[in-house]
Amino acid sequence: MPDALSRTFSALADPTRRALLAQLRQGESTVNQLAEPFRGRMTLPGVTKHLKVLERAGLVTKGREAQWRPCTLNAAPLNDAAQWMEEYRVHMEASLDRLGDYLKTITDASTPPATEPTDDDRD
Amino acid sequence: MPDALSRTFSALADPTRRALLAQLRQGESTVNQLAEPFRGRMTLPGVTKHLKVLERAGLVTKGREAQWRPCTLNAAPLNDAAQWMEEYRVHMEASLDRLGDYLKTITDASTPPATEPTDDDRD
DNA sequence: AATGTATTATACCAAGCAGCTAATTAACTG
DNA sequence: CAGTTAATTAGCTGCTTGGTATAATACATT
Repeated sequence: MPDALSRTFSALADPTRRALLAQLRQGESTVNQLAEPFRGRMTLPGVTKHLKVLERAGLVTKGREAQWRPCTLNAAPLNDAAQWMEEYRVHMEASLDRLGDYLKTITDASTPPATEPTDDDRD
Repeated sequence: MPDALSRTFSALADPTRRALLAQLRQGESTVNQLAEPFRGRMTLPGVTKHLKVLERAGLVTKGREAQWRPCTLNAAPLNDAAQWMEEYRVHMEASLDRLGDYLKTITDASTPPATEPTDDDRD
């Protein structure tokens, strides 16, 4: 996985990692603090691994204070991801419109979900 | 990978798949048409597999017209992803600000970025 | 029905990842 | 120096994924 964008998306493709990021939104945390909510479900080394993935993606920066490694959120890579998505904004809206059209046709109940609604059954 | 958001991000975490989506922004395409730009670098089954990942994430819908499977872009899942990112918008801006601050400190050259400044070493 | 074309499925391999336990490093504390 | 806490590394297992090649399926045309 050579490129940064892929690393970013890949890092986000895991609920545990997203939960870690969510925790870090509250502020700096040590690894143990981050692992605490997962007690029972996951061991500490597991969390460390996930953190490493986030670190490699540049989403988390690990400091070094005595024996603690305070982790901080770095949302900058998300910016690139958001920018990539921006290109698809118009398509997202179109998709939602299509959904809206579909819902309209089934509430109208006059035109069973046709693949191509004609102009003259608007309104 | 149980949850939709993970599937979406995971699907986006590959340059080939992002390229496929970009192609689909231009409109419907058959698998062969989609595979064409990758000739030499990737085989057709490879592209099919990638498409299946996109399909599983709900980003692509494969129709069925004779022996062709016209693929269409469905950006709706991107909306969920974008919404998730929205929560981090303020952090993105903060990250950029931090970068700005950092640039300022290195030109100021007076206040090195401390991890946790105690009250008594202010000023 | 036979052939050619478009597409998918199957089988197999290598690589990577997620999770665990156990052992190790690093830093502080008595 | 010995002990404790924090975090990582190492070694293992099982699962998933990406890639290829090859076989199978589905349709259109003749």
